[in-house]
Amino acid sequence: MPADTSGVVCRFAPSPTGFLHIGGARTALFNWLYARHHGGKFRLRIEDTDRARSTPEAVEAILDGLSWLGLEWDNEVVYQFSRAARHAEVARKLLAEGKAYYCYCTPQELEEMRAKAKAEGRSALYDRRWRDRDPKEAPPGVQPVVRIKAPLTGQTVIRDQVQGDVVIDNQQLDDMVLQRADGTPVYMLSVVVDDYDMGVTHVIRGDDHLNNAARQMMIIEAMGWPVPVYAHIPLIHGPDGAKLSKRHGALGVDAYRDMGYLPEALRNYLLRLGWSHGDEEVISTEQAIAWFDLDAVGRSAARFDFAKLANLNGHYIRETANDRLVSLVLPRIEAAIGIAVDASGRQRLLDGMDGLKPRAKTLVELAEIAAFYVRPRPLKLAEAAEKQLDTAARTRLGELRQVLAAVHDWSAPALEAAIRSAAEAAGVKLGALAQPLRAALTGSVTSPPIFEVMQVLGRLETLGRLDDVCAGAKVG
RNA sequence: GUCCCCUUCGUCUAGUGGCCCAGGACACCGCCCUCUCACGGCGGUAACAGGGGUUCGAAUCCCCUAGGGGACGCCA
Repeated sequence: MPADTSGVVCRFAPSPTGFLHIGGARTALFNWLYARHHGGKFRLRIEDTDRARSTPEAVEAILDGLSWLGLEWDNEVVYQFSRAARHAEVARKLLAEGKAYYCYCTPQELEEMRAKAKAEGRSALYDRRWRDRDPKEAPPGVQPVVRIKAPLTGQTVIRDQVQGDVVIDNQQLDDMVLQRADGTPVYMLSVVVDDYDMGVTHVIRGDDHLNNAARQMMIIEAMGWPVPVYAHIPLIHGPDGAKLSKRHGALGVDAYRDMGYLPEALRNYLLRLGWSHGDEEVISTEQAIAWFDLDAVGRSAARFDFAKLANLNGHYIRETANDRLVSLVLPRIEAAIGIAVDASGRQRLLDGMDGLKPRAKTLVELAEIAAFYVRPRPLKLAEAAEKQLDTAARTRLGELRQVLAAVHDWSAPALEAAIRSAAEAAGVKLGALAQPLRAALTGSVTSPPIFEVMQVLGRLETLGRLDDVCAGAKVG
Protein backbone atom coordinates (compact mmCIF):
# COMPACT_ATOMS: atom_id res chain seq x y z
CA MET A 1 0.00 0.00 0.00
CA PRO A 2 2.38 2.76 -1.14
CA ALA A 3 1.66 6.36 -0.34
CA ASP A 4 0.09 8.34 -3.11
CA THR A 5 2.60 11.01 -3.97
CA SER A 6 0.78 12.32 -6.99
CA GLY A 7 -0.86 15.13 -5.08
CA VAL A 8 -1.57 16.79 -1.80
CA VAL A 9 -3.63 14.79 0.68
CA CYS A 10 -4.65 16.50 3.92
CA ARG A 11 -6.73 15.10 6.70
CA PHE A 12 -8.70 16.17 9.69
CA ALA A 13 -8.66 13.60 12.48
CA PRO A 14 -10.87 14.48 15.43
CA SER A 15 -11.69 12.16 18.27
CA PRO A 16 -15.43 11.84 18.76
CA THR A 17 -15.58 12.62 22.44
CA GLY A 18 -17.79 15.70 22.19
CA PHE A 19 -18.89 18.41 19.80
CA LEU A 20 -16.71 19.83 17.05
CA HIS A 21 -15.16 22.71 18.91
CA ILE A 22 -14.02 25.93 17.40
CA GLY A 23 -10.32 25.06 17.47
CA GLY A 24 -10.99 21.81 15.66
CA ALA A 25 -13.11 23.67 13.15
CA ARG A 26 -10.21 25.96 12.35
CA THR A 27 -7.81 23.06 11.98
CA ALA A 28 -10.27 21.46 9.59
CA LEU A 29 -10.62 24.74 7.69
CA PHE A 30 -6.88 25.10 7.21
CA ASN A 31 -6.58 21.53 6.00
CA TRP A 32 -9.52 21.97 3.68
CA LEU A 33 -8.17 25.23 2.26
CA TYR A 34 -4.72 23.79 1.77
CA ALA A 35 -6.11 20.78 -0.05
CA ARG A 36 -8.41 22.87 -2.22
CA HIS A 37 -5.66 25.37 -2.99
CA HIS A 38 -3.42 22.61 -4.25
CA GLY A 39 -6.14 20.67 -5.96
CA GLY A 40 -5.59 17.83 -3.51
CA LYS A 41 -7.77 15.85 -1.19
CA PHE A 42 -9.21 16.61 2.20
CA ARG A 43 -9.93 13.45 4.12
CA LEU A 44 -11.69 12.77 7.36
CA ARG A 45 -10.69 10.22 9.94
CA ILE A 46 -12.58 9.63 13.15
CA GLU A 47 -10.18 8.64 15.91
CA ASP A 48 -12.48 6.50 17.92
CA THR A 49 -10.02 4.14 19.52
CA ASP A 50 -10.93 5.37 22.98
CA ARG A 51 -14.01 3.22 23.23
CA ALA A 52 -15.04 4.54 26.60
CA ARG A 53 -15.23 8.15 25.50
CA SER A 54 -16.25 7.89 21.86
CA THR A 55 -19.92 8.21 21.06
CA PRO A 56 -21.99 8.02 17.88
CA GLU A 57 -23.60 11.33 18.86
CA ALA A 58 -20.20 12.97 18.82
CA VAL A 59 -19.46 11.53 15.39
CA GLU A 60 -22.75 13.00 14.17
CA ALA A 61 -21.92 16.36 15.72
CA ILE A 62 -18.56 16.45 13.95
CA LEU A 63 -20.02 15.48 10.59
CA ASP A 64 -22.83 18.00 10.99
CA GLY A 65 -20.45 20.73 12.05
CA LEU A 66 -18.17 20.23 9.08
CA SER A 67 -21.10 20.11 6.70
CA TRP A 68 -22.59 23.26 8.14
CA LEU A 69 -19.28 25.03 7.71
CA GLY A 70 -19.15 23.86 4.12
CA LEU A 71 -16.00 21.81 4.57
CA GLU A 72 -16.84 18.79 2.48
CA TRP A 73 -14.42 15.91 2.71
CA ASP A 74 -13.23 13.56 -0.01
CA ASN A 75 -13.50 9.79 -0.11
CA GLU A 76 -15.07 7.73 2.62
CA VAL A 77 -14.71 8.55 6.30
CA VAL A 78 -12.13 6.33 7.97
CA TYR A 79 -12.92 5.03 11.43
CA GLN A 80 -9.71 4.33 13.24
CA PHE A 81 -11.06 1.61 15.50
CA SER A 82 -11.93 -0.51 12.50
CA ARG A 83 -8.29 -0.61 11.52
CA ALA A 84 -6.99 -2.16 14.71
CA ALA A 85 -5.85 -5.32 12.92
CA ARG A 86 -3.66 -3.33 10.56
CA HIS A 87 -2.14 -1.42 13.46
CA ALA A 88 -1.35 -4.69 15.19
CA GLU A 89 0.21 -5.98 12.00
CA VAL A 90 2.62 -3.05 11.95
CA ALA A 91 3.49 -3.61 15.60
CA ARG A 92 4.22 -7.24 14.80
CA LYS A 93 6.43 -6.27 11.91
CA LEU A 94 8.44 -3.88 14.06
CA LEU A 95 8.79 -6.62 16.65
CA ALA A 96 9.96 -9.12 14.02
CA GLU A 97 12.54 -6.69 12.72
CA GLY A 98 13.90 -6.05 16.17
CA LYS A 99 12.75 -2.43 16.10
CA ALA A 100 10.36 -2.96 18.95
CA TYR A 101 10.23 -5.18 22.02
CA TYR A 102 8.00 -6.49 24.75
CA CYS A 103 7.93 -4.71 28.05
CA TYR A 104 6.54 -6.52 31.07
CA CYS A 105 6.34 -3.59 33.43
CA THR A 106 3.09 -3.30 35.29
CA PRO A 107 1.37 0.09 35.45
CA GLN A 108 2.19 0.13 39.12
CA GLU A 109 5.85 -0.48 38.47
CA LEU A 110 5.92 2.36 35.96
CA GLU A 111 4.27 4.65 38.38
CA GLU A 112 6.89 3.91 40.98
CA MET A 113 9.63 4.44 38.43
CA ARG A 114 8.25 7.85 37.50
CA ALA A 115 7.73 8.90 41.08
CA LYS A 116 11.29 8.01 41.89
CA ALA A 117 12.66 9.82 38.86
CA LYS A 118 10.69 12.88 39.76
CA ALA A 119 11.84 12.79 43.36
CA GLU A 120 15.41 12.67 42.15
CA GLY A 121 14.83 15.50 39.73
CA ARG A 122 15.34 13.33 36.66
CA SER A 123 13.06 13.21 33.67
CA ALA A 124 10.16 10.81 34.01
CA LEU A 125 10.89 8.93 30.81
CA TYR A 126 10.70 5.16 30.70
CA ASP A 127 14.10 3.80 31.70
CA ARG A 128 14.14 1.09 29.02
CA ARG A 129 14.52 -1.68 31.55
CA TRP A 130 13.12 -4.30 29.18
CA ARG A 131 14.83 -3.14 26.01
CA ASP A 132 17.71 -5.58 26.23
CA ARG A 133 16.42 -7.92 28.87
CA ASP A 134 15.82 -11.54 28.00
CA PRO A 135 12.08 -12.15 27.54
CA LYS A 136 12.61 -15.43 29.35
CA GLU A 137 12.83 -13.37 32.51
CA ALA A 138 9.28 -12.21 31.98
CA PRO A 139 7.21 -12.49 35.11
CA PRO A 140 4.47 -15.09 34.81
CA GLY A 141 0.97 -13.95 34.06
CA VAL A 142 1.92 -10.44 32.86
CA GLN A 143 0.67 -9.44 29.43
CA PRO A 144 3.40 -7.28 27.88
CA VAL A 145 3.05 -4.05 25.98
CA VAL A 146 5.06 -3.43 22.82
CA ARG A 147 7.51 -0.55 22.95
CA ILE A 148 9.54 0.94 20.16
CA LYS A 149 13.32 1.00 20.29
CA ALA A 150 13.91 4.72 20.16
CA PRO A 151 17.27 6.03 19.01
CA LEU A 152 19.54 6.56 22.00
CA THR A 153 21.56 9.40 20.57
CA GLY A 154 21.34 12.07 17.93
CA GLN A 155 18.57 14.49 17.13
CA THR A 156 15.28 14.50 15.34
CA VAL A 157 14.51 17.50 13.20
CA ILE A 158 10.91 18.36 12.46
CA ARG A 159 10.90 20.46 9.33
CA ASP A 160 7.70 22.27 10.16
CA GLN A 161 6.09 24.56 7.61
CA VAL A 162 4.83 26.89 10.31
CA GLN A 163 7.25 26.50 13.19
CA GLY A 164 10.42 26.17 11.13
CA ASP A 165 13.01 23.51 11.89
CA VAL A 166 12.41 22.21 15.38
CA VAL A 167 15.26 20.18 16.79
CA ILE A 168 14.49 17.61 19.46
CA ASP A 169 17.23 15.76 21.28
CA ASN A 170 16.58 12.05 20.95
CA GLN A 171 17.36 11.67 24.62
CA GLN A 172 14.09 13.45 25.23
CA LEU A 173 12.28 10.64 23.50
CA ASP A 174 11.70 7.39 25.29
CA ASP A 175 10.69 3.93 24.17
CA MET A 176 7.04 4.70 23.95
CA VAL A 177 4.31 2.12 23.97
CA LEU A 178 3.01 1.08 20.56
CA GLN A 179 0.57 -1.57 21.64
CA ARG A 180 -1.21 -2.01 24.93
CA ALA A 181 -1.21 -5.16 26.99
CA ASP A 182 -4.66 -5.98 25.62
CA GLY A 183 -3.31 -5.84 22.09
CA THR A 184 -4.94 -2.58 21.06
CA PRO A 185 -2.78 0.05 19.38
CA VAL A 186 -1.85 3.30 20.99
CA TYR A 187 -2.69 6.63 19.37
CA MET A 188 0.84 7.34 18.13
CA LEU A 189 0.92 4.08 16.20
CA SER A 190 -2.58 4.38 14.79
CA VAL A 191 -2.02 7.90 13.53
CA VAL A 192 1.16 7.04 11.72
CA VAL A 193 -0.21 3.89 10.14
CA ASP A 194 -3.48 5.51 9.10
CA ASP A 195 -1.80 8.57 7.66
CA TYR A 196 0.46 6.34 5.63
CA ASP A 197 -2.31 4.07 4.42
CA MET A 198 -4.53 7.02 3.57
CA GLY A 199 -1.72 8.56 1.55
CA VAL A 200 -1.58 11.66 3.71
CA THR A 201 1.15 13.97 2.46
CA HIS A 202 0.52 17.00 4.68
CA VAL A 203 -0.26 16.89 8.37
CA ILE A 204 -1.75 20.20 9.48
CA ARG A 205 -2.79 20.10 13.11
CA GLY A 206 -2.67 21.99 16.41
CA ASP A 207 0.73 22.78 17.83
CA ASP A 208 -0.05 20.75 20.91
CA HIS A 209 1.06 17.89 18.68
CA LEU A 210 4.45 19.38 17.84
CA ASN A 211 6.29 17.21 20.34
CA ASN A 212 4.35 14.19 19.17
CA ALA A 213 5.67 14.68 15.66
CA ALA A 214 9.14 13.66 16.78
CA ARG A 215 7.74 10.51 18.38
CA GLN A 216 5.70 9.68 15.34
CA MET A 217 8.69 10.16 13.11
CA MET A 218 10.43 7.35 15.00
CA ILE A 219 7.76 4.93 13.89
CA ILE A 220 7.72 6.29 10.37
CA GLU A 221 11.44 5.88 10.06
CA ALA A 222 11.41 2.44 11.58
CA MET A 223 8.93 1.42 8.91
CA GLY A 224 10.88 3.16 6.19
CA TRP A 225 7.92 5.30 5.20
CA PRO A 226 8.08 8.84 3.85
CA VAL A 227 7.75 11.56 6.45
CA PRO A 228 4.77 13.80 5.69
CA VAL A 229 5.08 17.56 5.56
CA TYR A 230 4.20 18.89 8.98
CA ALA A 231 2.52 22.16 9.83
CA HIS A 232 1.68 22.76 13.47
CA ILE A 233 -0.67 25.67 13.81
CA PRO A 234 -1.12 27.65 17.03
CA LEU A 235 -4.09 26.97 19.20
CA ILE A 236 -6.94 29.36 19.80
CA HIS A 237 -7.10 30.86 23.26
CA GLY A 238 -10.03 32.23 25.15
CA PRO A 239 -10.40 35.91 26.07
CA ASP A 240 -8.36 35.17 29.21
CA GLY A 241 -5.41 33.90 27.20
CA ALA A 242 -5.69 30.28 28.28
CA LYS A 243 -6.03 27.46 25.84
CA LEU A 244 -9.53 27.05 24.54
CA SER A 245 -10.57 23.48 25.09
CA LYS A 246 -13.75 21.56 25.58
CA ARG A 247 -13.09 21.80 29.27
CA HIS A 248 -12.37 25.50 29.06
CA GLY A 249 -15.26 27.36 27.58
CA ALA A 250 -14.85 26.21 24.01
CA LEU A 251 -18.15 25.97 22.22
CA GLY A 252 -19.21 23.59 19.51
CA VAL A 253 -19.86 25.00 16.08
CA ASP A 254 -23.53 24.16 16.66
CA ALA A 255 -23.51 26.74 19.44
CA TYR A 256 -22.34 29.39 16.99
CA ARG A 257 -25.09 28.37 14.62
CA ASP A 258 -27.60 28.71 17.45
CA MET A 259 -26.23 32.13 18.33
CA GLY A 260 -27.10 33.22 14.81
CA TYR A 261 -23.77 33.23 13.06
CA LEU A 262 -23.57 32.45 9.37
CA PRO A 263 -21.13 29.70 8.36
CA GLU A 264 -19.40 32.00 5.90
CA ALA A 265 -18.83 34.55 8.66
CA LEU A 266 -17.37 31.96 10.99
CA ARG A 267 -15.19 30.64 8.20
CA ASN A 268 -13.90 34.12 7.40
CA TYR A 269 -13.28 34.86 11.06
CA LEU A 270 -11.49 31.59 11.73
CA LEU A 271 -9.37 32.08 8.64
CA ARG A 272 -8.10 35.43 9.84
CA LEU A 273 -7.27 34.02 13.25
CA GLY A 274 -3.63 33.19 12.77
CA TRP A 275 -3.47 33.73 9.05
CA SER A 276 -3.40 36.88 6.98
CA HIS A 277 -3.05 38.11 3.46
CA GLY A 278 -1.79 41.68 3.68
CA ASP A 279 -4.57 43.99 4.81
CA GLU A 280 -7.40 41.81 3.56
CA GLU A 281 -10.16 41.25 6.09
CA VAL A 282 -13.27 40.24 4.23
CA ILE A 283 -12.28 37.23 2.22
CA SER A 284 -14.59 35.10 0.16
CA THR A 285 -14.11 31.37 0.13
CA GLU A 286 -12.94 31.53 -3.48
CA GLN A 287 -10.30 34.08 -2.57
CA ALA A 288 -9.33 32.09 0.49
CA ILE A 289 -8.72 29.02 -1.62
CA ALA A 290 -6.68 31.03 -4.07
CA TRP A 291 -4.60 32.75 -1.40
CA PHE A 292 -4.21 30.24 1.37
CA ASP A 293 -0.81 28.85 2.08
CA LEU A 294 1.12 27.73 5.09
CA ASP A 295 3.81 30.41 4.95
CA ALA A 296 1.34 33.08 6.00
CA VAL A 297 0.22 31.20 9.10
CA GLY A 298 1.41 32.94 12.26
CA ARG A 299 3.19 31.24 15.09
CA SER A 300 1.52 32.70 18.13
CA ALA A 301 -1.77 31.76 19.69
CA ALA A 302 -4.76 33.99 18.97
CA ARG A 303 -7.57 34.97 21.28
CA PHE A 304 -11.13 34.51 20.27
CA ASP A 305 -12.95 37.83 19.91
CA PHE A 306 -16.71 37.78 19.60
CA ALA A 307 -16.91 41.44 18.65
CA LYS A 308 -14.95 40.89 15.48
CA LEU A 309 -16.93 37.79 14.62
CA ALA A 310 -20.13 39.80 15.10
CA ASN A 311 -18.87 42.53 12.81
CA LEU A 312 -18.04 40.04 10.08
CA ASN A 313 -21.37 38.33 10.62
CA GLY A 314 -23.16 41.65 10.15
CA HIS A 315 -21.30 42.10 6.92
CA TYR A 316 -22.30 38.70 5.61
CA ILE A 317 -25.90 39.19 6.69
CA ARG A 318 -26.02 42.37 4.62
CA GLU A 319 -24.66 40.47 1.64
CA THR A 320 -27.03 37.57 1.95
CA ALA A 321 -30.04 37.31 -0.36
CA ASN A 322 -33.32 38.22 1.31
CA ASP A 323 -35.11 34.96 0.70
CA ARG A 324 -32.33 32.96 2.32
CA LEU A 325 -32.41 35.31 5.29
CA VAL A 326 -36.17 34.89 5.62
CA SER A 327 -35.81 31.12 5.60
CA LEU A 328 -33.11 31.23 8.23
CA VAL A 329 -35.00 33.57 10.48
CA LEU A 330 -38.51 32.22 10.14
CA PRO A 331 -38.23 29.35 12.63
CA ARG A 332 -36.78 31.69 15.21
CA ILE A 333 -39.59 34.19 14.70
CA GLU A 334 -42.27 31.55 14.90
CA ALA A 335 -40.77 30.25 18.11
CA ALA A 336 -40.78 33.77 19.51
CA ILE A 337 -44.33 34.73 18.59
CA GLY A 338 -45.76 31.29 19.17
CA ILE A 339 -47.72 31.03 15.94
CA ALA A 340 -46.99 29.98 12.39
CA VAL A 341 -46.26 32.71 9.88
CA ASP A 342 -48.51 32.56 6.83
CA ALA A 343 -47.68 33.40 3.23
CA SER A 344 -48.55 37.05 3.57
CA GLY A 345 -46.43 37.29 6.68
CA ARG A 346 -43.55 35.72 4.86
CA GLN A 347 -44.00 38.22 2.06
CA ARG A 348 -43.84 41.07 4.55
CA LEU A 349 -40.58 39.74 5.93
CA LEU A 350 -39.24 39.49 2.43
CA ASP A 351 -40.33 43.04 1.58
CA GLY A 352 -38.96 44.39 4.82
CA MET A 353 -35.65 42.57 4.72
CA ASP A 354 -33.66 45.28 2.98
CA GLY A 355 -34.46 47.60 5.84
CA LEU A 356 -33.94 44.95 8.48
CA LYS A 357 -30.65 43.37 7.59
CA PRO A 358 -28.28 46.31 8.03
CA ARG A 359 -29.55 46.50 11.61
CA ALA A 360 -28.58 43.02 12.76
CA LYS A 361 -25.28 41.41 13.64
CA THR A 362 -26.69 37.95 14.19
CA LEU A 363 -29.69 36.00 13.01
CA VAL A 364 -30.97 36.12 16.57
CA GLU A 365 -31.03 39.90 16.41
CA LEU A 366 -32.51 39.80 12.95
CA ALA A 367 -35.35 37.60 14.17
CA GLU A 368 -35.98 39.94 17.08
CA ILE A 369 -36.17 43.10 15.02
CA ALA A 370 -38.16 41.45 12.23
CA ALA A 371 -40.83 39.90 14.44
CA PHE A 372 -43.04 42.99 14.59
CA TYR A 373 -43.86 42.59 10.93
CA VAL A 374 -45.71 39.35 11.63
CA ARG A 375 -46.91 39.75 15.19
CA PRO A 376 -50.68 39.52 15.57
CA ARG A 377 -52.69 42.56 16.58
CA PRO A 378 -52.90 44.15 19.00
CA LEU A 379 -49.19 44.63 19.35
CA LYS A 380 -47.66 44.50 22.79
CA LEU A 381 -45.73 47.72 23.25
CA ALA A 382 -42.30 47.83 24.77
CA GLU A 383 -41.99 50.10 27.78
CA ALA A 384 -40.07 52.75 25.88
CA ALA A 385 -42.71 52.66 23.14
CA GLU A 386 -45.45 53.05 25.71
CA LYS A 387 -43.78 56.20 27.00
CA GLN A 388 -43.71 57.57 23.48
CA LEU A 389 -47.49 57.31 23.32
CA ASP A 390 -48.74 59.83 25.82
CA THR A 391 -52.16 61.41 25.47
CA ALA A 392 -50.94 64.19 23.23
CA ALA A 393 -49.20 61.75 20.95
CA ARG A 394 -52.26 59.54 20.71
CA THR A 395 -54.37 62.51 19.81
CA ARG A 396 -51.93 63.47 17.10
CA LEU A 397 -51.94 59.90 15.82
CA GLY A 398 -55.71 59.91 15.71
CA GLU A 399 -55.63 62.99 13.50
CA LEU A 400 -52.88 61.51 11.40
CA ARG A 401 -54.95 58.40 10.89
CA GLN A 402 -57.56 60.45 9.05
CA VAL A 403 -54.90 61.92 6.81
CA LEU A 404 -53.45 58.50 6.08
CA ALA A 405 -56.80 56.98 5.33
CA ALA A 406 -57.04 59.44 2.47
CA VAL A 407 -53.69 58.56 0.94
CA HIS A 408 -54.25 56.72 -2.31
CA ASP A 409 -50.73 55.78 -3.25
CA TRP A 410 -49.63 53.57 -0.35
CA SER A 411 -45.92 53.81 -1.02
CA ALA A 412 -43.10 55.00 1.19
CA PRO A 413 -42.40 58.21 -0.77
CA ALA A 414 -46.10 59.18 -0.93
CA LEU A 415 -46.61 58.40 2.74
CA GLU A 416 -43.56 60.40 3.67
CA ALA A 417 -44.82 63.37 1.67
CA ALA A 418 -48.21 63.16 3.35
CA ILE A 419 -46.80 62.92 6.84
CA ARG A 420 -44.25 65.66 6.29
CA SER A 421 -46.94 68.07 5.22
CA ALA A 422 -49.13 66.99 8.12
CA ALA A 423 -46.28 67.78 10.50
CA GLU A 424 -45.77 71.12 8.86
CA ALA A 425 -49.48 71.93 9.07
CA ALA A 426 -49.48 71.02 12.76
CA GLY A 427 -46.35 73.05 13.37
CA VAL A 428 -44.38 70.13 14.76
CA LYS A 429 -41.16 68.48 13.74
CA LEU A 430 -41.34 65.31 11.74
CA GLY A 431 -39.98 63.36 14.68
CA ALA A 432 -42.97 64.32 16.80
CA LEU A 433 -45.11 62.33 14.40
CA ALA A 434 -42.65 59.71 13.31
CA GLN A 435 -41.69 58.47 16.76
CA PRO A 436 -45.23 57.86 18.07
CA LEU A 437 -46.02 56.31 14.72
CA ARG A 438 -43.08 53.97 15.09
CA ALA A 439 -44.13 53.06 18.61
CA ALA A 440 -47.66 52.27 17.47
CA LEU A 441 -46.72 50.33 14.36
CA THR A 442 -43.70 48.41 15.60
CA GLY A 443 -44.15 48.36 19.36
CA SER A 444 -40.59 49.61 19.62
CA VAL A 445 -38.64 52.84 19.54
CA THR A 446 -36.21 51.59 16.94
CA SER A 447 -37.04 50.14 13.57
CA PRO A 448 -36.34 50.51 9.88
CA PRO A 449 -37.46 53.84 8.36
CA ILE A 450 -41.08 54.28 9.37
CA PHE A 451 -42.43 55.06 5.90
CA GLU A 452 -40.87 51.88 4.62
CA VAL A 453 -42.45 50.02 7.52
CA MET A 454 -45.85 51.40 6.55
CA GLN A 455 -45.44 50.38 2.96
CA VAL A 456 -44.45 46.85 3.92
CA LEU A 457 -47.24 46.55 6.48
CA GLY A 458 -49.80 47.75 3.95
CA ARG A 459 -52.73 50.10 4.40
CA LEU A 460 -55.02 47.73 6.25
CA GLU A 461 -52.54 46.58 8.86
CA THR A 462 -51.11 50.07 9.35
CA LEU A 463 -54.48 51.63 9.95
CA GLY A 464 -55.51 48.72 12.13
CA ARG A 465 -52.48 49.05 14.37
CA LEU A 466 -53.11 52.76 14.62
CA ASP A 467 -56.69 52.09 15.66
CA ASP A 468 -55.49 49.68 18.34
CA VAL A 469 -53.42 52.39 19.91
CA CYS A 470 -56.03 55.11 19.62
CA ALA A 471 -58.70 52.83 21.05
CA GLY A 472 -56.35 52.14 23.91
CA ALA A 473 -56.20 55.87 24.53
CA LYS A 474 -59.96 56.09 24.94
CA VAL A 475 -60.05 53.20 27.36
CA GLY A 476 -56.98 54.21 29.32
C1' G B 1 10.95 19.76 37.23
C1' U B 2 12.61 18.60 31.92
C1' C B 3 11.88 19.71 26.80
C1' C B 4 9.45 22.58 22.88
C1' C B 5 6.93 26.99 21.10
C1' C B 6 5.40 32.07 21.42
C1' U B 7 5.70 37.79 22.69
C1' U B 8 3.77 44.69 17.42
C1' C B 9 -2.35 49.13 19.56
C1' G B 10 -7.61 46.23 24.42
C1' U B 11 -8.22 42.12 20.24
C1' C B 12 -6.85 39.95 15.15
C1' U B 13 -2.80 41.34 12.38
C1' A B 14 0.86 44.06 8.33
C1' G B 15 5.98 44.40 8.69
C1' U B 16 11.48 39.59 6.70
C1' G B 17 17.74 46.08 8.01
C1' G B 18 16.57 51.98 5.75
C1' C B 19 9.79 53.13 2.32
C1' C B 20 7.97 52.75 9.97
C1' C B 21 8.55 58.84 15.33
C1' A B 22 5.10 51.51 12.73
C1' G B 23 0.00 50.35 8.34
C1' G B 24 -5.05 47.85 8.20
C1' A B 25 -9.35 45.66 10.69
C1' C B 26 -12.55 45.05 15.14
C1' A B 27 -13.71 47.56 19.58
C1' C B 28 -13.81 52.53 21.72
C1' C B 29 -14.43 58.15 21.27
C1' G B 30 -15.97 62.45 18.19
C1' C B 31 -18.31 64.59 13.76
C1' C B 32 -21.43 63.99 9.34
C1' C B 33 -25.88 61.61 7.25
C1' U B 34 -30.90 61.29 9.79
C1' C B 35 -38.02 60.16 11.51
C1' U B 36 -35.43 56.19 15.60
C1' C B 37 -31.75 52.51 15.48
C1' A B 38 -28.43 50.69 12.30
C1' C B 39 -25.60 50.94 7.68
C1' G B 40 -22.28 54.29 5.39
C1' G B 41 -18.61 58.48 5.28
C1' C B 42 -14.79 61.43 7.79
C1' G B 43 -11.49 62.06 11.92
C1' G B 44 -9.22 60.53 16.71
C1' U B 45 -7.00 57.71 21.11
C1' A B 46 -3.93 53.41 21.22
C1' A B 47 1.53 48.88 20.26
C1' C B 48 7.29 47.00 18.52
C1' A B 49 7.55 42.78 26.71
C1' G B 50 12.46 44.50 29.24
C1' G B 51 17.80 44.68 28.89
C1' G B 52 22.28 44.02 26.31
C1' G B 53 24.81 43.50 21.70
C1' U B 54 25.77 43.44 15.87
C1' U B 55 25.24 47.53 12.24
C1' C B 56 26.17 53.93 9.38
C1' G B 57 21.03 52.28 10.46
C1' A B 58 16.82 47.32 13.93
C1' A B 59 10.00 46.00 15.11
C1' U B 60 13.10 43.21 11.75
C1' C B 61 19.71 39.65 13.17
C1' C B 62 22.23 37.52 17.98
C1' C B 63 22.27 36.83 23.48
C1' C B 64 20.02 37.20 28.32
C1' U B 65 15.74 38.10 31.50
C1' A B 66 10.58 38.23 32.26
C1' G B 67 5.76 36.72 30.96
C1' G B 68 2.45 33.37 28.33
C1' G B 69 1.36 28.66 26.08
C1' G B 70 2.16 23.49 24.98
C1' A B 71 4.18 18.53 25.69
C1' C B 72 6.08 14.99 29.04
C1' G B 73 0.17 8.19 29.80
C1' C B 74 -0.84 0.92 28.43
C1' C B 75 -5.76 9.46 26.58
C1' A B 76 -6.38 11.15 21.85
